Amino acid sequence: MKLQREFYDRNTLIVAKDLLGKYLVRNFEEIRFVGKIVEVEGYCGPHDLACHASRGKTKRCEVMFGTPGYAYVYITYGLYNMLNFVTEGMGYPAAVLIRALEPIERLSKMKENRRGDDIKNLCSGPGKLTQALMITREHNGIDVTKDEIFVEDKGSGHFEIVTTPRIGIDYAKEYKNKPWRFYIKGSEFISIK
DNA sequence: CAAGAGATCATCT
DNA sequence: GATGATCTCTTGA
Repeated sequence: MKLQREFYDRNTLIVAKDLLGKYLVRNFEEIRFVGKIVEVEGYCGPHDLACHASRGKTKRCEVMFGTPGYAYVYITYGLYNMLNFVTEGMGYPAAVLIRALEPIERLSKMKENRRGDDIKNLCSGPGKLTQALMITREHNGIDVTKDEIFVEDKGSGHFEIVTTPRIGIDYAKEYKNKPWRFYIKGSEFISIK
């Protein structure tokens, strides 16, 4: 069952936790990639100094200000694509960063896209999973309730959630310690423990 | 295995 | 002109 707009149109941290255990589907021509979401982070509105929108509405981050259920994809460090899903109401800039996936379908093609073929290293980081699934900033602003990229609820099994501060945002002052990163306890496929 | 540095450029000041 | 919501490779033990 594909997640609909209402799923994303809620508090960012709730959406973030709810995305754990769901299945990210990426269709590219005749290829269908599937990965289980095992790690996410929430970026929560204009006051969150780690959120791009905290510096106002710019061309890069304007998608975050729009309708929930759209993809916000941008490039960091000049070379890595980062995949986010826009959350909360129209006009409120917030999103969930997808940080890691457990590869489920089309591992062969993911390995071609990445270097090395250790399955634990295919999608275990935000820059890695976009490379494996061929997601680029061309996808910025696409509707993730459509067919190219979407999330499916296959009835996730039971798991525990681990909560930690977010990664790589030392500049965010008092926001750098907010416990807004979530991952599935015991997963072998997360970026760091 | 851990730590450190380099890659590399769009975006914002 | 500076700075990253990162990754990979190299080094050294």
